[in-house]
Amino acid sequence: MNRTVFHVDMDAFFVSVEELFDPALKGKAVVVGGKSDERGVVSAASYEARKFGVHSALPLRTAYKLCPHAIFVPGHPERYREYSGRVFEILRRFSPLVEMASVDEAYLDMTGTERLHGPALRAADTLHETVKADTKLNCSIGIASSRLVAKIASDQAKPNGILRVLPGVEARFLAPLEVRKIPGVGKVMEKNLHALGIRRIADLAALDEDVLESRFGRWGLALAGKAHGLDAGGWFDAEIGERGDPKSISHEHTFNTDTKDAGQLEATLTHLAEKVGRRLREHGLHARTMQLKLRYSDFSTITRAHTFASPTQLDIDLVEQSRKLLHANWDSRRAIRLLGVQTSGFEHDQGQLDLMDGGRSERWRQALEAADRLRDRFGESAVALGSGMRGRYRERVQENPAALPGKEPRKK
DNA sequence: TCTGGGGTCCTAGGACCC
DNA sequence: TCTGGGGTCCTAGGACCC
Repeated sequence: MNRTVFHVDMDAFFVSVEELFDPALKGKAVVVGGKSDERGVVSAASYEARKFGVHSALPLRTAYKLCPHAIFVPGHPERYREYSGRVFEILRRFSPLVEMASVDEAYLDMTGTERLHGPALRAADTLHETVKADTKLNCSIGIASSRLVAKIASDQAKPNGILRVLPGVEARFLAPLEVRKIPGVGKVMEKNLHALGIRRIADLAALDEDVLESRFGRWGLALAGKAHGLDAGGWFDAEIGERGDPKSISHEHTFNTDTKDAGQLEATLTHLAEKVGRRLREHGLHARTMQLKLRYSDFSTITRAHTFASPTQLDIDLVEQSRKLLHANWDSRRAIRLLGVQTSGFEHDQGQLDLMDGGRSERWRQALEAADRLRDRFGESAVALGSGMRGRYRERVQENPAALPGKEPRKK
């Protein structure tokens, strides 16, 4: 039996949402991601800006050189999440099997929905019109028998189009496309394939499976499947809508200017650890492992992990261990560009285990949840552990001499 | 041109266990 | 004296995606 998979991809999502809030941006060159002289990269560019060679992942300063008249906006993640949620609700009306693959794209399993929504193309058209009517946003839709082909089809359909690849012609559809179009084939893999004289998916499909496997291992084998339009390998062959808990939760920060200031580093680490701890509690998860990420001025990056004797969701544990890892591994003669805190190896809340430490963990957990609620009401800086607080002010004063403690505006 | 932030998955070696 | 084979966990790094 053939599956019918839709891949719905929002067109220039961030830019389009920004236009809803500021119609003056319409039709202009818009770059979302930050100011034109900041460290950072482009999150999204309007079609107008793309004409000048601006695209996502491009350094902002480069984007400015290519397109100095573009309007640079910092971006509003809350707005994107909100609209993403709205789109999700619409998609749910078309199929119970919906999976948001990221904030601006989703897979739907539409197998067997003909009685309800009609043939695939008509269903897609209705879906497209409904999204437009309810959100004023454009999307593109790919329809195929696998996630892989549906995704590539939606890409080919852009902007604002619908493309269906009929069952049986997947390989013919893929054949003329560059290998880079295959999700998972990036710069490095593309180069490796080019070195073998493989430029198009047809070249890949013509190759012997064993050759690919001996050359690239399991990935090569998956690649051979993909060249034929199959959902081969890892994430892709999972059922749609069956994504469970996250596998990792992390936060990181790149400094405006690299720093050797231990106080600033510790304060940042505390802040990051608090954000991570908070999200662990929101998900009801405890982390077995935490990892510190450290990037020096020259962009060289190291990661150092610690595994806890028993999994934790407490800020203090994350703060303490991340500090130990920092001091054990940082070459303090070198300035740091980025710090990150990541957690993984999750276990679910299981209630009463923490009686073992005389209720210490339980009291901490309750205090932290109270703090989380205060942050919701009064903003991120309303509550902090002692040293995080002091350090935070220091950093703010350093980066903006006018900033004073206690002047943080209320959210909303 | 000087490279964000949040993720996923894979590899490869070593420890450790049976 | 010359040492297996498999499974699992841990760590570090890297490719890739949006």
